[in-house]
Amino acid sequence: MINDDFFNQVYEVVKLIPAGRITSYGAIARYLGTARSARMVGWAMNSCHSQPEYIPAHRVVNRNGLLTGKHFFGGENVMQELLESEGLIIENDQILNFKMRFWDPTLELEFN
DNA sequence: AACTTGACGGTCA
DNA sequence: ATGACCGCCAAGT
Repeated sequence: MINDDFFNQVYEVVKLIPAGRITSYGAIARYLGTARSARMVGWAMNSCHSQPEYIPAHRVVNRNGLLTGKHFFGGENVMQELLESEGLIIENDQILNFKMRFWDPTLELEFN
């Protein structure tokens, strides 16, 4: 496990998200500890562009399955196209079958 | 130093 | 089901 910064931990989890799956900011926050709120995860993602590694931030959406951060991808539908290219279906900025495609780190990683 | 904002989430009306 | 409010913690102004 990489235990440098909270930001780095967030990035690690995000990078572990399999293609075609998505998770929520709150799920990541909970996995790292409820002490840090979901807002911090969002704030961490805000700095993901400064990371040397590629962070699949498009696989992280809010708990509603809404592509809230699409505006941060340079385009209006870039995030959607990225997700759709991975097999997901987005309609009206919302991921269909979100619950089914949801990838919870606390469940998938659990004790890894 | 104080106030506002934000890629959120849960609860209450 | 929709909308408003509050809690969360950090950064920018």
